[in-house]
Amino acid sequence: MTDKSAAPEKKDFIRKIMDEDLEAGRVKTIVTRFPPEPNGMLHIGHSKAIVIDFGTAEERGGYTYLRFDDTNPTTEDTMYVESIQRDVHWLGFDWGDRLRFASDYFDQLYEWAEVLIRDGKAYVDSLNEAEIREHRGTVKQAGERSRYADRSIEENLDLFRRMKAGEFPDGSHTLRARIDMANPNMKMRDPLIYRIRHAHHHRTGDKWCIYPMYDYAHPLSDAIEGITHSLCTLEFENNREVYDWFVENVPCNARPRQYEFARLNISYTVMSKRKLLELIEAGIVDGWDDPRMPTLSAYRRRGYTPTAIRAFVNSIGVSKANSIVDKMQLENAQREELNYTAPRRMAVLEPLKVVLTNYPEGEEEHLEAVNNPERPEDGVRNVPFSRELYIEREDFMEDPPKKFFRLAPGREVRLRYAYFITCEEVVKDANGTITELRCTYDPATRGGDAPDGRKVKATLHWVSAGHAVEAEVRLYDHLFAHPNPLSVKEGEDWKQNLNPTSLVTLKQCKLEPALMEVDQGYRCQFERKGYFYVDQDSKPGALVFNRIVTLRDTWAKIEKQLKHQGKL
RNA sequence: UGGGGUGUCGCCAAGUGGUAAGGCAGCGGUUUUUGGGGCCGCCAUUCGCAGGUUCGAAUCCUGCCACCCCAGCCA
Repeated sequence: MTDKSAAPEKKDFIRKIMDEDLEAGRVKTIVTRFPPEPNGMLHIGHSKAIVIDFGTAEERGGYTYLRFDDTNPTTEDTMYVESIQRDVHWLGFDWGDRLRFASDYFDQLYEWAEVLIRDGKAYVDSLNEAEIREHRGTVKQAGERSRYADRSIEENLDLFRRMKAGEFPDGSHTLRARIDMANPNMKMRDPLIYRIRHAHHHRTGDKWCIYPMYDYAHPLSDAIEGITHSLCTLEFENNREVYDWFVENVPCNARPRQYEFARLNISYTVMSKRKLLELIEAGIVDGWDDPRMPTLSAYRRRGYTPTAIRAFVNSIGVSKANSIVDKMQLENAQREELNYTAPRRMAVLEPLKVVLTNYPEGEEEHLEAVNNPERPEDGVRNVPFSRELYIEREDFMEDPPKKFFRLAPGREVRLRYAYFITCEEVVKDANGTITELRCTYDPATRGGDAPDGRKVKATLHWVSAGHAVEAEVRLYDHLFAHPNPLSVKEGEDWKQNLNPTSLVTLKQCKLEPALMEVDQGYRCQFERKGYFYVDQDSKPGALVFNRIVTLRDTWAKIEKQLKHQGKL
């Protein structure tokens, strides 16, 4: 199999820039970084950044830093630095000994801030938060420099050192770059470099009470690490000018460049930490790893594979246009892999009993079933067969429409790897609910072929009643009913438009006995139903399976059409 | 009456003056003991719109339109 999770052969604009820089000798090794802030869980949107950051460098023999952007002690937590590392590893990337924290550079960053002051390029401002906002002007109006901007270098240095020494309360002073309060780019209007925060930092403890801002810390951390290509998302385009200003005005000897690409959005879900948190707090999902969430921990729990996620990311390309990728594209990547790797098993999710009236009572036999038709080398297994079986309820219709060619009264179908059976009688209870089908089987069709060349139009999966293993099966679907949950009318809550069947839990499903002893983490295809994964809640004797993704289902499409036309 | 970006098939996305790649979805057919999968075929005379330059424009020029981002002591 060709590795679909490998780099795309068509180069995107970032890969082109890297190769040009290499060829022109502007850089000799590609060095990138993935810079998460440790204040939340990673979601599939991040996997695009991760795959691009690590992938582009790796392909070119370069390397990547995993750098936590921990410049804001009030929102960050070590618990996230662990979960983020686990997720990046799970996706299949390794940073070797290049784990870093922006806080590792606090001393250097501080030194360079003093250099900026000495060069007259930074000053201590003592405006309060509201005043700073007012002085910044608006998007269409120039700002105005602070009345504190003209302090002497000595005074600035003294004030800054006392800020560092903890002499002032939070918010009383800031260090700002002296750039241009009238710049049409708001980010260039004397951006803040340091703010006072008497807060405990998860790594530096109480050493600091001033913390650098992103616009200052990020470019210079890149410079310190020798990052050549600093890749980020579109909303930072305006920050690039500040990025360059700091790199050029501080005595670092590196020249990293920032490039921006569009972040990943997927239909039928939302992709921001804040909104995901809202879903949890509203009780709409069970937590960060609820399999309906787009977090990496949720995909992992649901049963998605890291290789499929990487293949998906590589399939969508890299560009600068905002977009929402069809979730089918992700599902396709997962099916493509599992079709090749997942063993096939039979499982009846919504059982309907079938009694073979001409099959001897008390008898059983074992029939050979292929493990994976895509890979004959995976061999075969034996599946027990007997007089009483279960088939899928939806595989029988008493009064079938033209296009339904599964089991119906008087109709003959094949039981996969077993026999042809014909439905002779429908048994119902007092409410008219079908409780049992009485059928006959043709002993000559053992294995599933008729010696007389007779054909059937359908093959059903089944499980022998006496041998069935019971399990709980959780069928997952997208959480939202609308492809773009956020496109709601004014005043409407985006959390309203939910898919009522995003989770359907089925108990007492009937599985073939080969599934009896599977462990957590086991993945297989339930024939004709989809790909499934043994959930972490699963225990021997109380198995729990998650549906990762369905199989493509032509009948479901026809059924939907028929219902739409009122013919069903 | 600011600045920075983006607009190519239903959804992604190549293309950078020589006459619209590819993937996903969809639709036919074929094969098939999964209505799965495989295989074959169809699916943009047209590139946000309007002009212009050119033998020739998605690509160059001009004007317009739409959408996204920027006024955190967040990142």
